[in-house]
Amino acid sequence: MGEIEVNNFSLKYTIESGQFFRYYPIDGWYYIVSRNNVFKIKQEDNKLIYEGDCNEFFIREFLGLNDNMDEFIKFAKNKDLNKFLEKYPGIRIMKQDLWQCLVSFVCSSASNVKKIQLNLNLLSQYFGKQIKYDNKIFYSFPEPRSLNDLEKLKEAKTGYRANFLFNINNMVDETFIRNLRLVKYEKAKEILTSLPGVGEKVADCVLLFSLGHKNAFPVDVWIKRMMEELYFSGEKTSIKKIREFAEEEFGEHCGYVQQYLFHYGRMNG
DNA sequence: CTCCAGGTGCTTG
DNA sequence: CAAGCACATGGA
Repeated sequence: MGEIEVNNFSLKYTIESGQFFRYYPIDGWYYIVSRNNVFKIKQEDNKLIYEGDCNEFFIREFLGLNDNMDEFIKFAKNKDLNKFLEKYPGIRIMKQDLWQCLVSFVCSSASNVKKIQLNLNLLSQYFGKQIKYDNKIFYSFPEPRSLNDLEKLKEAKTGYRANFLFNINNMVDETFIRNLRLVKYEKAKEILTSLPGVGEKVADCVLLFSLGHKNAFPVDVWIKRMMEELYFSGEKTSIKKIREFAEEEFGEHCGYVQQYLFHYGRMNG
């Protein structure tokens, strides 16, 4: 059991803002599965309470607690984006396990949060290890190279994404992942999009939610709508134009702007 | 039963 | 480039 004092932070909005999928709300806690680690965490006012296979250092990085929000809040006010921060305050960009993040967002294409969670739960049951914690059964996230059975991938209801996952599984290992951490944004994006089933959007999600590139700006249908509404007087605008605009307008704050707009759009859409 | 969902890849103008 | 379409499958 440990405690961490936090400010400008909401565990609920961070966990539930669609960047991470393997969480289970039980008895007032969020049970979290990150690769082989299972732990539980809850927030009471400005206090985070955690227990299980984790430590303070990990939690701080995982939940983005080390990010300095003052600068972003100032930036957002300047750009007249207050309303999105005030509606769901305390969202942070998480820093997730890369492999788990990659597989998650490959599953996300033409899908929805609930189904993504179904896919990940089944994949973990079929390819992961059973972990008992608090008298409950969880399944670790499958290791790279372990998604090696196409039929089982299909049984996990991944549909047409099964082939993508099968091929990615053959292309990605720990060395591949280590290298990804060493290179800059552009190069990492180039490497990621060379994987089957990984386009610019999925790549940007991994770059943002796992590799910490806060200048990434994943453009999905929600962000597209929000951006068209806010900056293109409601006119249909190509994803390419939206991304270019965001890069120019938000720069290093792209990732945070995206996450606040996304959550707002999804909750009020 | 039909339509759509945190897209991607492939094919055509 | 931009537009159109197929791709599996659960849920509304």
